[in-house]
Amino acid sequence: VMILRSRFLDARRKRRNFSKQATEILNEYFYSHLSNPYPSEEAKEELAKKCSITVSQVSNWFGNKRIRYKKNIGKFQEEANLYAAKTAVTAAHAVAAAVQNNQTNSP
Amino acid sequence: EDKDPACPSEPCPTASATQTFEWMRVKRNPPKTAKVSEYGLLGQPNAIRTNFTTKQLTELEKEFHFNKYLTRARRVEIAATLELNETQVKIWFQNRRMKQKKREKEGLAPAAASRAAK
DNA sequence: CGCGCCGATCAATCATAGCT
DNA sequence: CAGCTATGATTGATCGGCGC
Repeated sequence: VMILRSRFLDARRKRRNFSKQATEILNEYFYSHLSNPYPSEEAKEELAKKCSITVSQVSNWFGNKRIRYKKNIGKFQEEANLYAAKTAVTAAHAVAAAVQNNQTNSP
Repeated sequence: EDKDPACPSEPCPTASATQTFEWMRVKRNPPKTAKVSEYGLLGQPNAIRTNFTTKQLTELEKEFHFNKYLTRARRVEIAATLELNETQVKIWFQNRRMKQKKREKEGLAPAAASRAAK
């Protein structure tokens, strides 16, 4: 079995890292919603706009982030604490409330 | 039965350590793309991601441009020709359609964006 | 009740960016 | 410049929900 990896050098695979601010915004969302880091389509669009990237890229970022985070939670502990302190939000409860379409508590 | 399984009475072993939420525990079942018959022992099927050959992809791509959707007969025919399961062919078409849709969407967004920017 | 499809996601991998 | 890690993208396959 020869390396049929003839991926013909996917030209589209020319990657560029996102800006520092973009990563900052994405991480803030991720860690402030750590109990359920699954942004809705609307949330993704908003994040995409704020980060100046596409919705697909936002999806890719969260997909990669979730997998890599749970693969090695310890490696992200430091980062988690950093953003957790930076963002004191009731996001976790907001998410649970959203699923319930019912508000039982307010900040 | 629609509330989080953990919140109240939690020992919290390591102080502020972030807890392990359910999504971090999610595990996908391994692919069942197997042809167990090849192993005598129900051993490990193809519990891995199949790597399609360039030939198979070329053929699938050609068929896709002919028809975005497959008929049962066509699927059987293609699966046999490319030595793939009918399921793999079916899945390939579904993923291909989603990819197509994604590309169309990404292709129109920029146009609307440039228009709005103007 | 099962099957195909959709939309989202997973999980492994590719290839490059970037730091040491 | 080599070597290793971080990270964005790709993709075969799974999961839950729908419609038939």
